[in-house]
Amino acid sequence: MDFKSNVPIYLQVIADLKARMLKGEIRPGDKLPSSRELAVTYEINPNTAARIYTEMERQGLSYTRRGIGTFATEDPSVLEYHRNLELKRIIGEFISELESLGCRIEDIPGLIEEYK
Amino acid sequence: MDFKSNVPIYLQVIADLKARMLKGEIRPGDKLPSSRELAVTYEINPNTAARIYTEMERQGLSYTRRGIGTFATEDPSVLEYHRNLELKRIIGEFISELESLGCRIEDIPGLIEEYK
Amino acid sequence: MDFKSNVPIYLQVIADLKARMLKGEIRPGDKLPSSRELAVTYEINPNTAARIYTEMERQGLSYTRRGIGTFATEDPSVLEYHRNLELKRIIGEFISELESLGCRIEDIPGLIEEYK
Amino acid sequence: MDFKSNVPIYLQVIADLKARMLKGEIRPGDKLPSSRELAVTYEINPNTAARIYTEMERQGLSYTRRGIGTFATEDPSVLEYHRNLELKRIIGEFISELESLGCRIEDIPGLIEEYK
DNA sequence: GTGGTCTAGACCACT
DNA sequence: GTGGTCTAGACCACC
Repeated sequence: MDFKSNVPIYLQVIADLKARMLKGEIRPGDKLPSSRELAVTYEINPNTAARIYTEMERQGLSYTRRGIGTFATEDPSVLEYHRNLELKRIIGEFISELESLGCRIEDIPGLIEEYK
Repeated sequence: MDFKSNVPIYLQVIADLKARMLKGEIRPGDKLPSSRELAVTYEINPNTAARIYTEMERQGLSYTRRGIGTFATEDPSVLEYHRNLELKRIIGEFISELESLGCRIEDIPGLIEEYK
Repeated sequence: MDFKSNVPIYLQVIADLKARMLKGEIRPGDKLPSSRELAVTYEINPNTAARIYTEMERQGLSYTRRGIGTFATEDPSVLEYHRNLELKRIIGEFISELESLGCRIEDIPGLIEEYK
Repeated sequence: MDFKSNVPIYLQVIADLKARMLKGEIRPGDKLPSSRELAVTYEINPNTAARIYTEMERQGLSYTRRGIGTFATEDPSVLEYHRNLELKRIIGEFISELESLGCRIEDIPGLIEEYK
């Protein structure tokens, strides 16, 4: 995690967990670390750790069983849904940012080759 | 301008002015609107307008003559420099975000076609 | 702080903090007072206090962790760099001002002795 | 003149005229250019040119004969007085700025040798 | 008229 | 509680 970044830490951690779920490193239904463990491993404030699961749950990425723990969603389509949503957002922002610099969609492959 | 966006207004306006400079709509050395005019046309507070020119000057995009006004930089290379820097940043972020979703560089053209 | 000076207050405070960092009174990584504390101790507006940290961060003298606070830079070389830059500026201006009064570099020690 | 500098233009011009008086390029009692000429040669606003002589007169560096023009002061001691005043100011500021960077008066000769 | 600075007070997201 | 942003309105020096 980059503590100096302007991206909120809780979003950085969620992105990390989400990426691991997409990679299959975390599988549907797997138990996620407790928020206290999260706080320790990511070296973040317990409040922040708690917020992470609140937010993930809100997004349907995880669910909680009281007294037992938090688990990765068992519904793979939720993941797929999020993935598509993000793709759309990322690509949309990418294109509009490029256009504001005067680039055209056709130029993209060349630009990526040049600037990657 | 999107006043509800998470992107600060002053950055939105700067991006707008920068884009117009890249397009050649604003030319090197051109007088920019006074901060008070800026406040009126963009419907923002004079204070925020002032901040815009402070920040643009810091980035070398404009310079100020006291009591006269603010002018677009006369050095086109500054613009080019900013353009390249931004391109690199945008493309870099784009690729790393895609990779965190499990996409590969080779997939990009297809993805853009699909999600644009 | 001299509120009547032509030097803006926020620059005076920055100079003060910078000097304390150079003296070692504030050490690399130390937490700096919150902008609200700064406002109280220097008897300035919270807004002005915020500006101080914005500017210091821009100069690489401090960094910010959202929701936590502002910290003195952990990289002592930044400080050294600023010190050298300032020294060069101060001495350069000093010499050119003296020369415009018809003094020579050789005269400086005598002048300082005489006018200090 | 440096139009981008933060130093007011009228002060830059005054400094220039003063320096030429100290060098003897302009002699006591010499006619100074009319404010219109000043405006043309220095490429400044007529208002600014007028202000220059107002200010110089206030400082005793010049005097005006209505309908004839503005002249350099005939009293060399005024110049000497200004020179000493400036020297004191310059050296005072120099020393206090150096001290705020943790330098001592004894270090000055070495510093000048190093950074000039 | 122009930009530069400051006060005053508010709202927001993040920790 | 912390910084980041914004509005509102004021004063100043400069051109």
